[in-house]
Amino acid sequence: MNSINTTDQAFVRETNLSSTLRLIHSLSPISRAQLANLTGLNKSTVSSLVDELLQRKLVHEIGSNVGGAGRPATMLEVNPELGNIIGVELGVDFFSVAVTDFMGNILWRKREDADPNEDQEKMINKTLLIVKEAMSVGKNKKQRFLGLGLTTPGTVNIKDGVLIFAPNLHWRNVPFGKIFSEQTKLKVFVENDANAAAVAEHLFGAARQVQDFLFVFSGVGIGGGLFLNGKLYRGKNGYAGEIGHFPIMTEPSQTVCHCGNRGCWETYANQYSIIQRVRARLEVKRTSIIPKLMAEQNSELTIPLIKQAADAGDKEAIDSFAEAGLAMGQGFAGLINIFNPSKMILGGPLSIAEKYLLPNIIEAVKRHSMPEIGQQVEIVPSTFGPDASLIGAVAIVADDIINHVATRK
Amino acid sequence: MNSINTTDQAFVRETNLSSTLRLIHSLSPISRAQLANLTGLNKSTVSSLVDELLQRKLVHEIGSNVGGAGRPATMLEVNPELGNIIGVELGVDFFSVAVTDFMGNILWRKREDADPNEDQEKMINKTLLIVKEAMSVGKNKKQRFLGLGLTTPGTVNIKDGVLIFAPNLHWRNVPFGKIFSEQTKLKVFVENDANAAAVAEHLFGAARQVQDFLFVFSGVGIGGGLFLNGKLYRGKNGYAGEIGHFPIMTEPSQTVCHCGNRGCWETYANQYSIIQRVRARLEVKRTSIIPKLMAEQNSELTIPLIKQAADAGDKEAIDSFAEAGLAMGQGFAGLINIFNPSKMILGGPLSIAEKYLLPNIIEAVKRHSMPEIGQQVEIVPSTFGPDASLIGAVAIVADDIINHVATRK
DNA sequence: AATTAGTATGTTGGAGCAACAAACTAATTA
DNA sequence: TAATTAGTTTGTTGCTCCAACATACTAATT
Repeated sequence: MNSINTTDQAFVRETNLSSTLRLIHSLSPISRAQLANLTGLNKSTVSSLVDELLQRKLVHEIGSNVGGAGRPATMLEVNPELGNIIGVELGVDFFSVAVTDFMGNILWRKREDADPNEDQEKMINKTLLIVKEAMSVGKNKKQRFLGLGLTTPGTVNIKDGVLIFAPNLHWRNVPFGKIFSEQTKLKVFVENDANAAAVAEHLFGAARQVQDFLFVFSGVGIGGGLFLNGKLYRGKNGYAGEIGHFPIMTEPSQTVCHCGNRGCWETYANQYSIIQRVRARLEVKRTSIIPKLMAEQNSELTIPLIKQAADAGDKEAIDSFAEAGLAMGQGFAGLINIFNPSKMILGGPLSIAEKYLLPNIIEAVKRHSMPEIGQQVEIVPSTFGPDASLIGAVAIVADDIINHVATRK
Repeated sequence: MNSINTTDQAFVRETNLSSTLRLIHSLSPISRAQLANLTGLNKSTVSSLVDELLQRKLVHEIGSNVGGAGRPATMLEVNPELGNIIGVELGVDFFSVAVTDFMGNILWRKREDADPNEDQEKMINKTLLIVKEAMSVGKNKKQRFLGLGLTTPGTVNIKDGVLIFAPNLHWRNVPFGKIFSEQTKLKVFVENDANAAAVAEHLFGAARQVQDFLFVFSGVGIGGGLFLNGKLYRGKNGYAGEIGHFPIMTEPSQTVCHCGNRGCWETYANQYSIIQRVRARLEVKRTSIIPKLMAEQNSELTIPLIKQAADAGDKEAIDSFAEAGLAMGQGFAGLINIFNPSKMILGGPLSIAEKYLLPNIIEAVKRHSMPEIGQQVEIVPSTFGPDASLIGAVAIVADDIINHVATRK
């Protein structure tokens, strides 16, 4: 672990090239002069950097702009024909595959349900099939693929592309990187779902140009992507972000978390807690449309169904979300006190009920956070809602390309 | 806020110069060849960097080493005559001033009790008097002062050197930087106590070379210094680290935290909570030496007194510490899950009872943290114990000098 | 004691490459 | 035509790197 901080000229070039590409990516169309202004770099330096990006076909020139005095600027944008990216999200009971361009625009996507108890190899093979389908779709257009990103709930060794442990899937030591790169011949990136979602928001979504924010991924559990000082924070072993397991209650606490402890925050604020709240209400009070909806749709009690009831004005559904929102907000408040972030972004499956959760989260934050800190934070829903991790899978590929322009051939 | 990340050659030199000085500072005596190995820089580059440090008298050569084949190495160390640093800690009911050398060795120190209700101006003037005494002590030796650091519990605008708000002191908007630099003609740095203590551990103490650790400052409240990715994390406005106010209990919770909320973690784990635990025990069970000690010393019930009782084997004292240790450990576990740090460092006034608290903290961490993460962390007491913030005040000066060698005249 | 081999330290001078500065050309508007 | 803004060209400065070299020691042999 040679972590001593030294630098050389190559690093300077790399940094400036990345910053330039990142700006073109997020602010296109943009001119060389604007880039020079924004970066503070010399005009000639910007020209040299842009030249290199042009030569590598990462960006291209589009027509000049009009209006205003002076010579019109030549505008630049990321080359739309640069190539596409494949994103794969492995959820607990589904998997999704998407093809996007370099800007994160979805060109093709497919989602399949999966049985969490199914054999690991089978599930991986199913996923591989869809990935190959995705790759063959645009084949006639001779499209190039820039890489494949894969996200999964659990701890990941991103260097080797190995899933270390996914508690909800009961998977351990799965070498996704090796498997998928052998089968697709693409460069493969593996990342934790919440981390990837945070990168997606930073690159394409609600956290562009934001240096310090937390992505709270709420679903079966609650995970966090910690974006601090302008980059993802992973901790000593890459396990950072397990924000769901802050023990907020000692004894007596009924619910045992899947981590084995009692009193974890996520047991009060995950999707199951909402289902439990609804169940408890239905037992004592029957004036709800939820049983009817369940019968009509021959469905279990799920978050989408509860959301549907809430949309129809069902008080029990709305109140259950409100209660859960307050519990979520309690944890948000604690995190806000710890991190003093610019933004908190709520994403994951639960974010479909954002409309009912967020006001209560904000209310609880107001109540439980320190005023100077709590007033500074913006609490917003994810730009990509339940797709945050899927877009995240794409984003980690795009982010790597931007960060390593200089060294990629 | 032009936070676009660009670089130039001057930055390269600055970075490499700082890294070199930092290594000499923390690993002296050290040779050029060792520096080249550690940094990965070319031997000639290291020679050039060391030359510059030698010219500026920041480091100097000491005799060659002996033994082993090959040419003996010329060893380097920080110039002990470089100058001294003044550290000032403003506590809630005391203030301390220290003079140290550049390595953090204390050369002179003085502590005075203070009345927290006293007039702000009076307290500042008292402190200034002691600072001037400190400066005059070694005057005959013509010692130079490199700067003055001041730490205080509360939120600080470090750029302007202004204390924004210290809840325990009830102070707001105190321009310490201006006041102390006018009176001493020194460069003044103001910092939150926990943050400064973290820097001290990184520079002089238990966290040398550690990239990711948390300093937990436990006393009247619980504050945290978050050292992440190799540097202090301050958040959007510099308020990050308020780890004491994670709401771990909602209702019903008896104790109101000074932040106004109920259920904050620190109300279960600060020094007052221990005193409360002892009181409760004494009410029901009288077989303790604590009342006798209080009478003998004509003292209130204080942490040092309880610690004294524990040292004498008093079960009530020991059990009270154990209980508090478990409550502290609960919060530690949550933080460990969030940050996946290499180390957790316990400091502040409560750390004098480290012997009784740490085993229980470790026990609670084992119980409440996720195994993969909890097993990775080392939980240790501060190298400087209750002086962590005072040494921290010194450390922020030394750290600034190291970080800005290239640009300081 | 003298010689020779081997090894590691540290310096020197040149190459390569980064951003920068200043002077230029280019394209537009008023 | 003058003013303005965009972008390029040419030359400078300053950084790390590299390879060759000088230095200073230890170890083994004569």
